[in-house]
Amino acid sequence: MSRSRLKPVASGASVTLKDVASRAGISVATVSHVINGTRKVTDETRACVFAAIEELGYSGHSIARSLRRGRTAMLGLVVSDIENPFFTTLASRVQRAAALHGYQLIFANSEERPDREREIVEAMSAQRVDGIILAPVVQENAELLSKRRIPLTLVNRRFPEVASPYVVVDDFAGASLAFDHLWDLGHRNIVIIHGDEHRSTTIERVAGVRDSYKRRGGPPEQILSINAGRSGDAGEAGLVELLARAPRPTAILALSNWSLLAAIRGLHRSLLRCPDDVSLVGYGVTSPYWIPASSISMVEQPVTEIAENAVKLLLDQLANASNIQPVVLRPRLTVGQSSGPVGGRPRLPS
Amino acid sequence: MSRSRLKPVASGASVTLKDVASRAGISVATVSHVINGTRKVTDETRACVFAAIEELGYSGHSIARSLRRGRTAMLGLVVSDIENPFFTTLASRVQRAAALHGYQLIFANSEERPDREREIVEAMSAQRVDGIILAPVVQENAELLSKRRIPLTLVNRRFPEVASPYVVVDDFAGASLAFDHLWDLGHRNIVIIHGDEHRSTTIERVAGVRDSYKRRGGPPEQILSINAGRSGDAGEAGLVELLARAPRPTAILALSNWSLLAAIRGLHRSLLRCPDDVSLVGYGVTSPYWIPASSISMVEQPVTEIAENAVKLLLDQLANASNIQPVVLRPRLTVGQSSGPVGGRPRLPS
DNA sequence: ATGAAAGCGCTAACAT
DNA sequence: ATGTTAGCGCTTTCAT
Repeated sequence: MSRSRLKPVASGASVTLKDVASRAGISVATVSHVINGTRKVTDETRACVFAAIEELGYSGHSIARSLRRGRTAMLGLVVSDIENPFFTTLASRVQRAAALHGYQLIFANSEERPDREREIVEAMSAQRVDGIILAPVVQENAELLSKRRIPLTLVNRRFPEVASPYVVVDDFAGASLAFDHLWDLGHRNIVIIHGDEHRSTTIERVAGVRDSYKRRGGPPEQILSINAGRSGDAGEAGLVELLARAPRPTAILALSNWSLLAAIRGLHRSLLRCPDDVSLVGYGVTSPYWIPASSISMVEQPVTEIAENAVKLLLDQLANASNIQPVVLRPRLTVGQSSGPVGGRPRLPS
Repeated sequence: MSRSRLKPVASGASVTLKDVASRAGISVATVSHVINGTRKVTDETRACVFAAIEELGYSGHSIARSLRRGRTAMLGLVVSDIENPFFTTLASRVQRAAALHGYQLIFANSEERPDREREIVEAMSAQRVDGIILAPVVQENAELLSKRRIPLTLVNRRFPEVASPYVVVDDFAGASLAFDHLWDLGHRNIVIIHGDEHRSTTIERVAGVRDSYKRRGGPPEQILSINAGRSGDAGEAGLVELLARAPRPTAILALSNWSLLAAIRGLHRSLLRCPDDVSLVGYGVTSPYWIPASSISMVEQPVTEIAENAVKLLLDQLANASNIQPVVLRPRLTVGQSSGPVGGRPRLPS
């Protein structure tokens, strides 16, 4: 009957429930119930317990609790590029929403790499997070989670073959919105700058523009478009070149955060200002550190709504709710100071 | 001798080590050793184990492992404002450094709020992360961790009373560097824009500028300085006003990310360009989504170095290394295209 | 109103 | 080279 044969690690001076119990002179069961408020106890006992907790500096052990309860109260968030302000803001909002429901957030950055995403997904799965919000890079990792029955919500991108609920933005509609705004201001010679042509978001947005153009009676093949390129430099250079042509385009539609940055740089290099010389409309997210709200006309991705819906869809799965529907959000156009009527007021001399 | 009396939760179809063992027809011990590579086993057994793992879709259970091993292989990172590009980049780099050493990262945003920071610190402590990297808001939470003997590294800010190692940047030296650069280009009428005057970083940076100015023989009280304000609007407006004065300042030194944004907006509104009309030097961090490297002359905070050093200091503590020294990094000045000699080439007509 | 004790899934000491 | 089993700290059933 050998006791204490093992001692896995030097457990430091870690204070356990048992310590608290013996200090308070009662059983661990009661202490546990006091902490969780899961049973009626006399005020005296409760006071005793709290005193002991205070005295010993007890701080709980959620690992042990998780093992016993079979749930960790942790959610995972996987983004594909944390330096992109869209995902930065998303991370911030998801964390807030999760905390509101008593969940901790584990967060990881796949850096757009399928192998990295695979590792992350495996790690979170082993970590037994209660659910995962994934901005997916490739389909197979989403499928893996889906197959393992781990509650999953996809954001930003989705796969028809994966049955998990998703939260996406109607990029087609958003881009149309932006284009219509410029068209209504009288612009007919519009340049669009967009990101990677293989991304579904880019494809949707460009399609939205084309559709809008066609509805307005313009021949879509006339649309001038530039790929911002991996570094954005291609977009900047291309724009400078296009803006030097006659007739000069009267408006620019930048279809992603990155494209918008390239556009701003290109305009600056071309010594042109908005909206006096050229109108500019962006697509993406505003942030105090990035594009302050309303300084630029933007189709804004409703990040907070995305975050809240994603968390909600996850919690619904955890609650075994039936009839869980994906969410398609409509972006809003916020008219700022960068767009105006074609041939607006002439540039003032400095 | 009642077996299986309890069944805490519907454990789903969760596959355990035991399942793998019985499927492979061997003991759990061997399976565990195969997975961890902690014991010699025959190739045949190993193959058997992997086959069973594959077949059942076993994915480990790091909660159970953590409980047993007494370590979680998780590090915590607490930043004070995730939307600030400095912290965004830091988070990204810390995660990369942690992953390199086999650690997962839990991340949280204190939003500059002491109460939020307290909650986070408590949660991470209960979560039994192996160590915490903290960009602190208030001293007491750092002290709490320190008292609980949880390995801790402070970044960005430090407290003389807290003994934990820290990684900071020499802001005094960095600001001097920036000022000297402008002075050497011939600028004598320099405006500085800075952030919250209560922050130690702001205080250090402003002091660095003053010191540099004094060494060069200028009377420090002559320095024009503007507080960018909570929203940055104050900085923008103040700058526009100052730039309208005669003689016009020939250079702007923006001492924080936020100030730099205000400066760029103010310059744009004043129809002035860099470096033709005014030279501009920033202080902070570059990012593809924010300020592309070398487009603006910047004193760059060495974020990657901060991240790597912070992780290293944490791992040193975990390894019970002796003689752990805090790290003070020196920022670098990267001369970009926004600063030039005073009275540089005149503005080209557009 | 309180306690005793099983056992969550794993690792590792102690067997063989 | 492989197996048996205690026990990590907690929750919760069952008993008092």
